[in-house]
Amino acid sequence: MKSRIGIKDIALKAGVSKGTVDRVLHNRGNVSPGARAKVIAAMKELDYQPNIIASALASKKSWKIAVLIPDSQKDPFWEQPKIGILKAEKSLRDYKVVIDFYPFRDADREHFLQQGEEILEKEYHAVLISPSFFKEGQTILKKFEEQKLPYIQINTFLNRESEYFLAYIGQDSYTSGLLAAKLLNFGINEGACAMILHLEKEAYNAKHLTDKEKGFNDFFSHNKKRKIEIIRGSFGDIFDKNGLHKYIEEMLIEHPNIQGIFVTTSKAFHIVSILKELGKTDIKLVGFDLIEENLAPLYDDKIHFLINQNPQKQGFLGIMNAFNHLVLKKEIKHVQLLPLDVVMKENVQYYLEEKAKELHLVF
Amino acid sequence: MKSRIGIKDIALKAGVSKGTVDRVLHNRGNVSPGARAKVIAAMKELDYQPNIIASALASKKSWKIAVLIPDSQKDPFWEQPKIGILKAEKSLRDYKVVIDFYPFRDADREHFLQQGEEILEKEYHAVLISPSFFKEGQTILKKFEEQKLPYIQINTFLNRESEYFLAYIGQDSYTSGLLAAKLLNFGINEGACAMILHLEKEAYNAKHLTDKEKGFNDFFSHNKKRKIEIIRGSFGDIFDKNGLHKYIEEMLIEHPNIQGIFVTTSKAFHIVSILKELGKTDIKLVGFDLIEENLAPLYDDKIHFLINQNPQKQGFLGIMNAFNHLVLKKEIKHVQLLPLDVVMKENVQYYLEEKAKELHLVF
DNA sequence: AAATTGACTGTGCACGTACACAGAATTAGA
DNA sequence: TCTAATTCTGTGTACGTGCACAGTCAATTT
Repeated sequence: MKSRIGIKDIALKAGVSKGTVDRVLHNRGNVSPGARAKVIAAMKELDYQPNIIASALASKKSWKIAVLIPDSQKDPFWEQPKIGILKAEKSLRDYKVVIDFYPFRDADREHFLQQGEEILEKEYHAVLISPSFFKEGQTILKKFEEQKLPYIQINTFLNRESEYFLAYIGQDSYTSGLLAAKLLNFGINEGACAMILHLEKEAYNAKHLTDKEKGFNDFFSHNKKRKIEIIRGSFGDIFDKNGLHKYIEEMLIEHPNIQGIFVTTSKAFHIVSILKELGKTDIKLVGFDLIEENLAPLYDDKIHFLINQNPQKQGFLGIMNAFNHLVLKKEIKHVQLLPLDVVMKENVQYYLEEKAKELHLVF
Repeated sequence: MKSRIGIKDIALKAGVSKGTVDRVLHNRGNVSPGARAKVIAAMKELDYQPNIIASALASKKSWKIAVLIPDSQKDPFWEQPKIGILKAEKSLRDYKVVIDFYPFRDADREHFLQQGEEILEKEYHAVLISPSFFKEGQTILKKFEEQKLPYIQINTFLNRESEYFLAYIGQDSYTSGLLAAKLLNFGINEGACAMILHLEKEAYNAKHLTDKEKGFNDFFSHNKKRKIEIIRGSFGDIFDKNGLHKYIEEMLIEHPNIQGIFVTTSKAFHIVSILKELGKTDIKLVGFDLIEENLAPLYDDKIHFLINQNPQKQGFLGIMNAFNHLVLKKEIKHVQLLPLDVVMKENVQYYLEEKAKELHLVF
């Protein structure tokens, strides 16, 4: 039973000391070209695989990661990614991964920049960032690059050509629109209307919503076999109950043949009661996210499908990818789109369980 | 910057040596009640969390796990769980987890028992088993229990009351039947027929198929609002192309109003060409598993939904749970049902990617 | 009383790598 | 050629835990 080969085996084979092997391994310099070549040859020949356990134990340095995401106090969506981040931190504790949060107030560009500057002043090995604002995001990311600080984006994607841009992890909005269209198309009759409904302020300005809409439209324009008319709706102030009710009512009067509605945000539950009041209980409803308010209508067959994007995973995988890059020196994929789960009452349990489970992705 | 507390901190606090702390930690005995109490108190007070990194490094013992599953040469389904197992082994290599395979020839009860006995003769810390045969499975599991050998079941579940039964990880057949029914119901009109079709020898004898059927039937009997007639079909020899063609043809003549078919196995693709030949292109098709043959019809809108059970995960999570139990001494859930993913051409990419990705779940 | 047993306890090395430090070899400058 | 600076190399300790071993003390046996 020969045990795994370690640096001392390489040292022996290369005719040097383990100190020299270590210097080659970590590019610490001060190694003669000859010795270096011999070490590298020995490593290859013996197929050396570093023992990350011993490495983590011996290493003094801790890996510091800064997290720049919206404050979850203001926007409950961000609680989930944050939970994912904390889970990742916990499972990597023994690897000396330390995480500091720099939450910024939602929609506050100034605060976003401010917190970004704060990170730049400290010494971090990587940053996990949701660059919510286009212009300010570019500014900060550029500064990160200048300081040779690698970063991973989650949720919002700003495309940049830089070796310090490690990865984007997030949702695939366009495809989710396609998916919603497919589901509605499956459930409604030929000649009927399908409605896409944005319940969000400045929906025209939110890229993820316009992407969803594009996917939704593309599905129907590519499926010419069936004739389905598409209606577009948009209503910003969801707290204006009466206004929303009136808006939906007028829409349904104008287009009495609407058989399905795709709500592009997590607010589908707002529509449920309105449809009930209007006596339109046979309209198919597709929405997003397994939030509390959406679950009751799902169980109740009022919402037919919820598309789930597992926001916890965004945070979790973000940290895990940083770990893979920093500690394990692994190649990581630059764009990682999370699965779009089609959730209905019959399989919702699995996805809720997954939320609660303490699954820890490593390596 | 105070570092994490270790056994020597506890030793100091409890006024004993780290050797004694170690004995308490691992229940090695030979500790006086007084010392034991002091150590436990100190551990609680300081909230001691063992450093699994250092532990894994120092520990001499390797964790040996035997795997008793069907030979993947004979049944390609088992390739996926095997890949999952090998991934898990790779990512746990530094933790000294070693896996030995004991594949048995499909449908060969004698060989199954034989390989089981083989395992019993060696010294293993745990077994991962798919107890395909009811009677023989019980026999082997009983022997495992007698030898105090913990086991984890995958894919097939034999319920046993034993502390050595660690977990079952597998599919939820009943719910997958429900799910298929829901999807078909969504896509077909009131008054139409829905067909459930088993393409498997001795389908009446396969529990997972009868469970699927039960789920399928229950959905419609609980949803009395819509009148959908259910037809049951079963055909064993899928290599008899003509026979199958004839069978389907007769079914469709007898029940011309069939608008949807649920194939309870991964063989849905066999039906596609037959339906085409019969000119019945508007029948909705729901099947199982992202195997190669099913993908083309899925892209082609011939198969509408595939229910995916991620067979790789069965193997992967099986090993990971054994690891959690053996090494990390964590509580693991006794029954873990894998998510039922609803896959359509628009989101299939994510699930195929996941198959290829080297994601490693730990802890 | 001496010897033996057994329960209990402390000490110290090992795991494989990181890293500090000292010492050797080489080079540069005069 | 010699010295000083620089580059290169080997040695040894540390990380936190597991575990072997030796040692202490009281109870029991001879």
